[in-house]
Amino acid sequence: MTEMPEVEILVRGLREHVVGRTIQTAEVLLPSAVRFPAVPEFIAQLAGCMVTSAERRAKYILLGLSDELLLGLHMMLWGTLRLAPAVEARPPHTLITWRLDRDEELRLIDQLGYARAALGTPEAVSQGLGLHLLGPEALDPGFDVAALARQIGRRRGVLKSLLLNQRVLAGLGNRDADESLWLAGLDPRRSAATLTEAELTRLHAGIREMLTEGIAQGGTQRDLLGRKGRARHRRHIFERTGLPCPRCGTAIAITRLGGRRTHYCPGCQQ
DNA sequence: CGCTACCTGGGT
DNA sequence: ACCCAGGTAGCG
Repeated sequence: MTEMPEVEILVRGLREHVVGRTIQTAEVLLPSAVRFPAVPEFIAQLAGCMVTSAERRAKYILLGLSDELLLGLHMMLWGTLRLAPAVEARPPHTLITWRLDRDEELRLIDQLGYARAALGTPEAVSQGLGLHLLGPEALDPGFDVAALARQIGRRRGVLKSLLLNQRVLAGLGNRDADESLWLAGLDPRRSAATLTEAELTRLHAGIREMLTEGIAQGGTQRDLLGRKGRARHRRHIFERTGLPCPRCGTAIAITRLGGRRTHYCPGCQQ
Protein backbone atom coordinates (compact mmCIF):
# COMPACT_ATOMS: atom_id res chain seq x y z
CA MET A 1 0.00 0.00 0.00
CA THR A 2 2.99 2.26 -0.06
CA GLU A 3 3.46 4.00 -3.39
CA MET A 4 4.92 7.40 -4.04
CA PRO A 5 1.98 9.55 -2.78
CA GLU A 6 1.96 7.60 0.49
CA VAL A 7 5.73 8.10 0.84
CA GLU A 8 5.36 11.82 0.16
CA ILE A 9 2.68 12.08 2.88
CA LEU A 10 5.04 10.39 5.35
CA VAL A 11 7.85 12.78 4.40
CA ARG A 12 5.62 15.80 4.99
CA GLY A 13 4.68 14.41 8.38
CA LEU A 14 8.36 13.92 9.21
CA ARG A 15 9.12 17.53 8.23
CA GLU A 16 6.36 18.78 10.47
CA HIS A 17 6.84 16.53 13.48
CA VAL A 18 10.33 15.02 13.49
CA VAL A 19 12.75 17.47 11.87
CA GLY A 20 14.52 19.44 14.61
CA ARG A 21 14.21 16.67 17.16
CA THR A 22 16.91 14.46 18.63
CA ILE A 23 17.22 10.69 18.37
CA GLN A 24 18.10 9.37 21.81
CA THR A 25 18.37 5.69 20.95
CA ALA A 26 17.50 3.33 18.14
CA GLU A 27 16.26 -0.20 18.63
CA VAL A 28 16.40 -2.87 15.94
CA LEU A 29 13.79 -5.58 16.35
CA LEU A 30 14.36 -7.19 12.95
CA PRO A 31 18.09 -7.16 12.14
CA SER A 32 17.52 -7.89 8.44
CA ALA A 33 15.71 -4.54 8.19
CA VAL A 34 19.08 -2.76 8.46
CA ARG A 35 20.85 -2.89 5.09
CA PHE A 36 24.01 -1.15 6.29
CA PRO A 37 26.08 -0.61 8.36
CA ALA A 38 26.09 -3.62 10.76
CA VAL A 39 23.40 -3.33 13.43
CA PRO A 40 25.71 -2.31 16.34
CA GLU A 41 27.20 0.53 14.26
CA PHE A 42 23.73 1.52 13.04
CA ILE A 43 22.56 1.91 16.63
CA ALA A 44 25.74 3.59 17.89
CA GLN A 45 25.89 6.16 15.09
CA LEU A 46 22.24 7.20 15.49
CA ALA A 47 22.42 7.92 19.21
CA GLY A 48 22.34 11.66 19.87
CA CYS A 49 21.80 12.70 16.25
CA MET A 50 19.45 15.55 15.43
CA VAL A 51 17.12 15.17 12.44
CA THR A 52 17.82 18.16 10.22
CA SER A 53 15.82 17.44 7.05
CA ALA A 54 13.34 15.04 5.43
CA GLU A 55 13.29 14.51 1.67
CA ARG A 56 11.87 12.03 -0.80
CA ARG A 57 13.70 10.60 -3.81
CA ALA A 58 11.63 8.12 -5.85
CA LYS A 59 10.08 6.01 -3.06
CA TYR A 60 13.01 6.47 -0.67
CA ILE A 61 12.72 8.61 2.45
CA LEU A 62 15.95 10.45 3.22
CA LEU A 63 16.42 11.89 6.70
CA GLY A 64 19.34 14.27 7.06
CA LEU A 65 21.06 13.96 10.45
CA SER A 66 23.56 16.06 12.31
CA ASP A 67 27.15 14.78 11.99
CA GLU A 68 26.85 14.60 8.19
CA LEU A 69 24.83 11.41 8.24
CA LEU A 70 21.92 10.36 6.07
CA LEU A 71 19.28 7.82 7.09
CA GLY A 72 17.62 6.21 4.06
CA LEU A 73 14.32 4.35 4.47
CA HIS A 74 12.27 2.32 2.02
CA MET A 75 8.76 1.12 2.85
CA MET A 76 8.72 -1.52 0.09
CA LEU A 77 5.21 -3.03 -0.35
CA TRP A 78 3.40 -2.34 2.90
CA GLY A 79 5.74 -0.56 5.25
CA THR A 80 4.85 2.62 7.07
CA LEU A 81 6.10 5.00 9.77
CA ARG A 82 4.26 6.03 12.88
CA LEU A 83 5.05 8.59 15.57
CA ALA A 84 3.61 7.59 18.93
CA PRO A 85 4.11 8.06 22.67
CA ALA A 86 6.87 5.69 23.74
CA VAL A 87 4.64 4.22 26.43
CA GLU A 88 2.07 3.20 23.84
CA ALA A 89 2.37 -0.50 22.94
CA ARG A 90 4.30 -1.13 19.76
CA PRO A 91 2.17 -2.58 16.99
CA PRO A 92 3.03 -6.08 15.76
CA HIS A 93 5.71 -6.17 13.05
CA THR A 94 7.56 -3.13 14.33
CA LEU A 95 10.99 -3.52 12.71
CA ILE A 96 12.96 -0.53 14.01
CA THR A 97 12.24 2.24 16.54
CA TRP A 98 13.89 5.62 17.07
CA ARG A 99 13.33 7.05 20.53
CA LEU A 100 12.97 10.84 20.34
CA ASP A 101 12.80 13.60 22.90
CA ARG A 102 9.44 14.33 24.63
CA ASP A 103 8.94 10.59 25.24
CA GLU A 104 7.91 9.86 21.69
CA GLU A 105 9.04 7.13 19.36
CA LEU A 106 9.26 6.91 15.58
CA ARG A 107 8.47 3.39 14.42
CA LEU A 108 9.07 1.54 11.17
CA ILE A 109 6.26 -0.98 10.83
CA ASP A 110 5.87 -3.58 8.08
CA GLN A 111 3.83 -6.75 8.21
CA LEU A 112 5.85 -8.34 5.42
CA GLY A 113 9.18 -7.36 6.93
CA TYR A 114 10.55 -6.07 3.62
CA ALA A 115 11.01 -2.43 4.65
CA ARG A 116 14.65 -1.37 4.97
CA ALA A 117 16.86 1.27 6.56
CA ALA A 118 20.40 2.33 5.65
CA LEU A 119 22.74 4.78 7.37
CA GLY A 120 25.95 6.47 6.33
CA THR A 121 27.42 9.58 4.78
CA PRO A 122 25.25 11.02 2.01
CA GLU A 123 27.72 9.59 -0.52
CA ALA A 124 27.68 6.13 1.04
CA VAL A 125 23.87 6.03 1.19
CA SER A 126 23.53 7.30 -2.36
CA GLN A 127 25.98 4.67 -3.55
CA GLY A 128 24.56 1.88 -1.41
CA LEU A 129 20.94 2.48 -2.40
CA GLY A 130 21.73 3.33 -6.01
CA LEU A 131 20.16 6.78 -5.73
CA HIS A 132 22.47 8.10 -8.45
CA LEU A 133 20.96 5.58 -10.87
CA LEU A 134 17.39 6.83 -10.46
CA GLY A 135 15.64 8.51 -13.38
CA PRO A 136 13.96 11.93 -13.28
CA GLU A 137 11.30 12.57 -10.65
CA ALA A 138 7.83 12.24 -12.17
CA LEU A 139 6.64 15.33 -10.27
CA ASP A 140 9.71 17.50 -10.84
CA PRO A 141 8.52 20.74 -12.49
CA GLY A 142 11.16 20.18 -15.17
CA PHE A 143 9.74 16.77 -16.06
CA ASP A 144 7.70 17.84 -19.07
CA VAL A 145 6.37 15.93 -22.08
CA ALA A 146 9.72 16.26 -23.84
CA ALA A 147 11.47 14.73 -20.83
CA LEU A 148 9.01 11.83 -20.80
CA ALA A 149 9.59 11.33 -24.52
CA ARG A 150 13.33 11.33 -23.92
CA GLN A 151 13.01 8.66 -21.23
CA ILE A 152 10.61 6.23 -22.95
CA GLY A 153 9.98 7.43 -26.49
CA ARG A 154 12.65 5.40 -28.23
CA ARG A 155 12.58 2.27 -26.10
CA ARG A 156 11.01 -0.88 -27.42
CA GLY A 157 10.15 -2.30 -24.00
CA VAL A 158 6.62 -2.93 -22.73
CA LEU A 159 5.15 0.47 -21.85
CA LYS A 160 4.01 -0.38 -18.32
CA SER A 161 7.26 -2.13 -17.41
CA LEU A 162 9.21 0.96 -18.46
CA LEU A 163 6.99 3.18 -16.32
CA LEU A 164 7.75 0.99 -13.29
CA ASN A 165 11.50 1.05 -13.92
CA GLN A 166 12.81 3.64 -11.43
CA ARG A 167 15.92 4.19 -13.56
CA VAL A 168 13.67 5.35 -16.39
CA LEU A 169 11.19 7.35 -14.32
CA ALA A 170 11.28 7.74 -10.54
CA GLY A 171 8.00 7.62 -8.65
CA LEU A 172 5.42 5.35 -10.25
CA GLY A 173 4.28 2.17 -8.50
CA ASN A 174 2.05 -0.60 -9.78
CA ARG A 175 -1.29 1.00 -8.86
CA ASP A 176 -0.31 4.43 -10.14
CA ALA A 177 1.11 3.01 -13.39
CA ASP A 178 -2.16 1.17 -14.12
CA GLU A 179 -4.28 4.19 -13.25
CA SER A 180 -2.09 6.63 -15.21
CA LEU A 181 -2.36 4.45 -18.32
CA TRP A 182 -6.13 4.30 -17.89
CA LEU A 183 -6.33 8.09 -17.56
CA ALA A 184 -4.28 8.37 -20.77
CA GLY A 185 -6.33 5.73 -22.61
CA LEU A 186 -3.23 3.69 -23.39
CA ASP A 187 -2.83 -0.10 -23.52
CA PRO A 188 -0.17 -1.09 -20.97
CA ARG A 189 1.10 -3.83 -23.32
CA ARG A 190 2.12 -1.37 -26.04
CA SER A 191 5.73 -0.92 -27.02
CA ALA A 192 6.79 2.49 -25.72
CA ALA A 193 8.44 3.32 -29.04
CA THR A 194 5.06 3.33 -30.82
CA LEU A 195 3.60 6.22 -28.80
CA THR A 196 2.67 9.31 -30.81
CA GLU A 197 3.30 12.84 -29.59
CA ALA A 198 -0.38 13.14 -28.63
CA GLU A 199 -0.24 9.89 -26.68
CA LEU A 200 2.89 10.95 -24.83
CA THR A 201 1.13 14.19 -23.90
CA ARG A 202 -1.85 12.26 -22.52
CA LEU A 203 0.43 9.90 -20.62
CA HIS A 204 2.36 12.78 -19.10
CA ALA A 205 -0.89 14.39 -17.95
CA GLY A 206 -2.18 11.07 -16.58
CA ILE A 207 0.95 10.45 -14.53
CA ARG A 208 0.94 13.96 -13.08
CA GLU A 209 -2.76 13.83 -12.26
CA MET A 210 -2.52 10.45 -10.57
CA LEU A 211 0.41 11.45 -8.37
CA THR A 212 -0.66 14.99 -7.51
CA GLU A 213 -4.23 13.92 -6.70
CA GLY A 214 -2.98 11.03 -4.61
CA ILE A 215 -0.87 13.41 -2.57
CA ALA A 216 -3.61 16.06 -2.37
CA GLN A 217 -5.96 13.48 -0.86
CA GLY A 218 -3.44 12.33 1.69
CA GLY A 219 -2.62 8.98 0.08
CA THR A 220 -4.52 5.75 0.69
CA GLN A 221 -3.10 4.84 4.07
CA ARG A 222 -2.66 6.38 7.48
CA ASP A 223 -0.13 9.18 7.95
CA LEU A 224 2.64 9.55 10.51
CA LEU A 225 0.14 10.33 13.27
CA GLY A 226 -2.30 7.59 12.28
CA ARG A 227 -4.82 9.76 10.45
CA LYS A 228 -6.53 8.09 7.48
CA GLY A 229 -5.89 9.17 3.89
CA ARG A 230 -8.83 9.64 1.56
CA ALA A 231 -7.44 8.61 -1.84
CA ARG A 232 -8.70 5.05 -1.99
CA HIS A 233 -11.90 5.86 -3.87
CA ARG A 234 -9.89 7.36 -6.72
CA ARG A 235 -9.16 3.94 -8.18
CA HIS A 236 -10.79 3.52 -11.58
CA ILE A 237 -9.44 0.10 -12.56
CA PHE A 238 -6.91 -1.12 -9.99
CA GLU A 239 -8.30 -4.24 -8.29
CA ARG A 240 -11.60 -3.75 -10.14
CA THR A 241 -11.32 -6.75 -12.48
CA GLY A 242 -14.66 -7.64 -14.08
CA LEU A 243 -16.35 -4.39 -13.03
CA PRO A 244 -17.49 -1.94 -15.72
CA CYS A 245 -14.99 0.67 -16.87
CA PRO A 246 -16.12 4.09 -15.55
CA ARG A 247 -15.46 5.60 -18.99
CA CYS A 248 -16.88 3.05 -21.47
CA GLY A 249 -18.57 0.27 -19.48
CA THR A 250 -16.38 -2.56 -20.77
CA ALA A 251 -15.38 -5.12 -18.11
CA ILE A 252 -11.95 -4.35 -16.62
CA ALA A 253 -9.38 -7.02 -17.52
CA ILE A 254 -6.28 -8.20 -15.69
CA THR A 255 -3.05 -9.63 -17.05
CA ARG A 256 0.54 -9.96 -15.94
CA LEU A 257 3.36 -7.81 -17.31
CA GLY A 258 6.92 -8.16 -16.07
CA GLY A 259 5.58 -10.31 -13.25
CA ARG A 260 3.22 -7.57 -12.02
CA ARG A 261 -0.58 -7.56 -11.92
CA THR A 262 -1.81 -5.23 -14.64
CA HIS A 263 -5.39 -3.94 -14.81
CA TYR A 264 -6.74 -2.27 -17.95
CA CYS A 265 -9.89 -1.61 -19.95
CA PRO A 266 -9.90 -3.54 -23.25
CA GLY A 267 -12.56 -1.13 -24.54
CA CYS A 268 -10.91 2.27 -24.24
CA GLN A 269 -7.20 1.71 -23.69
CA GLN A 270 -5.49 1.45 -27.09
C1' DC B 1 15.68 -9.25 -20.01
C1' DG B 2 13.31 -12.84 -16.75
C1' DC B 3 13.66 -15.16 -12.79
C1' DT B 4 14.17 -15.67 -7.54
C1' DA B 5 14.52 -14.23 -2.83
C1' DC B 6 12.97 -11.56 0.88
C1' DC B 7 8.51 -12.59 4.68
C1' DT B 8 3.84 -12.72 6.91
C1' DG B 9 -1.13 -12.83 6.82
C1' DG B 10 -5.28 -12.90 4.39
C1' DG B 11 -8.06 -14.78 0.69
C1' DT B 12 -9.72 -18.81 -1.96
C1' DA C 1 -2.95 -26.32 1.39
C1' DC C 2 -2.26 -23.44 -1.59
C1' DC C 3 -1.64 -18.68 -3.78
C1' DC C 4 -0.98 -13.94 -3.68
C1' DA C 5 0.54 -9.01 -2.29
C1' DG C 6 1.14 -1.79 -4.53
C1' DG C 7 9.15 -3.21 -4.45
C1' DT C 8 13.80 -3.90 -5.03
C1' DA C 9 18.29 -6.34 -5.38
C1' DG C 10 20.88 -9.77 -7.29
C1' DC C 11 21.50 -13.65 -10.17
C1' DG C 12 22.31 -15.97 -14.87
